[in-house]
Amino acid sequence: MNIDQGKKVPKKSINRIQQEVQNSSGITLSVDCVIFGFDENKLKVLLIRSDITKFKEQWSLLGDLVDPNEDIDAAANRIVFERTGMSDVYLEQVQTFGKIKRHPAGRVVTVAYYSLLNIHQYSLKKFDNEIHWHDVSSVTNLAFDHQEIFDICNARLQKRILEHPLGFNLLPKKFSLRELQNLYESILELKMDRRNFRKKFFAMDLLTDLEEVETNVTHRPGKLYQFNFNKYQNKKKSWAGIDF
Amino acid sequence: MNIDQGKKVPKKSINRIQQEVQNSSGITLSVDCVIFGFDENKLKVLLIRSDITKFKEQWSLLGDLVDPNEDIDAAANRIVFERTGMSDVYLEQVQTFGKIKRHPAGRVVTVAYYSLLNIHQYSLKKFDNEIHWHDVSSVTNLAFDHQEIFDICNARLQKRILEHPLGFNLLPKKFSLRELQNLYESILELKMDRRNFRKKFFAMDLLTDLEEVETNVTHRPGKLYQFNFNKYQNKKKSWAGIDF
DNA sequence: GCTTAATGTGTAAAAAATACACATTTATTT
DNA sequence: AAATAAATGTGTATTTTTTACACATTAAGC
Repeated sequence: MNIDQGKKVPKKSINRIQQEVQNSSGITLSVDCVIFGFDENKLKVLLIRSDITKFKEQWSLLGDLVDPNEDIDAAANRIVFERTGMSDVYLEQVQTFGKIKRHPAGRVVTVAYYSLLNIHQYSLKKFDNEIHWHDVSSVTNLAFDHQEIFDICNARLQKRILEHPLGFNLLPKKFSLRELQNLYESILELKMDRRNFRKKFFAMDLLTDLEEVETNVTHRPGKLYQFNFNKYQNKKKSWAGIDF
Repeated sequence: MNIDQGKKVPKKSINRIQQEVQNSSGITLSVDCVIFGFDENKLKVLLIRSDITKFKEQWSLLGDLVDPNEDIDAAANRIVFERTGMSDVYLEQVQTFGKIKRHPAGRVVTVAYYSLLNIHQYSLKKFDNEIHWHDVSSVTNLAFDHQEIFDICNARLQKRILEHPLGFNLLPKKFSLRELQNLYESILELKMDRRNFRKKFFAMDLLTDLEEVETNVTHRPGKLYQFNFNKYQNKKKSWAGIDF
């Protein structure tokens, strides 16, 4: 992970975006990112205070216009980098929102992504006090149509994490099985059986036992593991069940 | 389903699109549709012959630019309607393709949809002999980046049909279990056990037995069924297994 | 009425998911 | 140093789901 203290961040106010949109004769394209983190056993999302009058006091997702000379994936990476100082983060395109009146400034079609990153590598807290991490469970009433976008991205994450080992992107390199289970439980908003959870992960054979244990913990320390990406290759299930 | 013989179809040549793209200072937005049908036990896709010189002799997906006063979902519905005469068809947005150089005419970002329709209601064959149904299994070398778009939409359909009862959109209202199984087998490109397939569908309790049988068939006729949409409500599984 | 070709049906075995309890380890308290 | 608190680590029995598999039945065509 490349961490930069954000010196290169070009400040793009939403008012500038408003101007650009209003100057455009056609459709303006933007990218919005639902940036997830995991801290204190809670799933978090990074939000910025909206500075459009209509949405005063509401929070919104991090986004920006796509430059005509920029791939949309690149725009998503740029937004995450500008706002977190991190590159090489996990990003997945989710859906494009294109209702005529979804944005007050004019016709803006937005491509939504979600991103998973290790919140402890996030380091721009000092540079923009309009940006904060929020508990996913308490996110309501976002600006624009961002609540809908957020809900859909969150649902997508819930689904994806059951199909692919993405959770590791939210954890430090070394983690305990308890941390992993807490992560799953907070994303899925349910409780799981500890023995079955462990059994499942060991059976998948994706974890490397680091032969280390937690420290600074007030009880019996758990063993530490690392995600083994190599083992994951070719594990993708060839599936033919039907399940509605 | 509303069938119109296509009289209102505004002929939009790709050359017109080229012009519009080249006149634009920013990003142009289009929609491309992978229109699926099912006929003679084969999954089919509707393609049009490309008229851009560079892609002469290649086929491409059906698409068009999005009008600034048009929702993108509306654009997808319009494209399907203009090309098939059908409205109220199943449409699902899949992914947005936004590489800078994906289109030779300039910066065109395209939102891909797939559509499922009853091929027997398709009725525009006479109006545009540049449009044809192709076996999905033999689609190769499409124009632009349409092969990639097609492959991703096809993969999405394969996944979705295992999770939701979408197949019915491709069949006539009345169908036999054999037809349904053929549909699944051709979409998933595999063979299934007949008894288990039937057991599965009966267990899901989504079919209404019409107490009728096939006609014009040279062997013992199968019973006919209808998809029961009401029963489907609230069947969506509440799932918490982990499966990579 | 004989042949052909597909429909319709049940059970046993294997695999996967679930429910569940107790001994162990470390830090903390007394 | 012993007792307590809090979480880790582990195995088995039960249930559910998935899979494999064979034969009698029906209608049409000859």
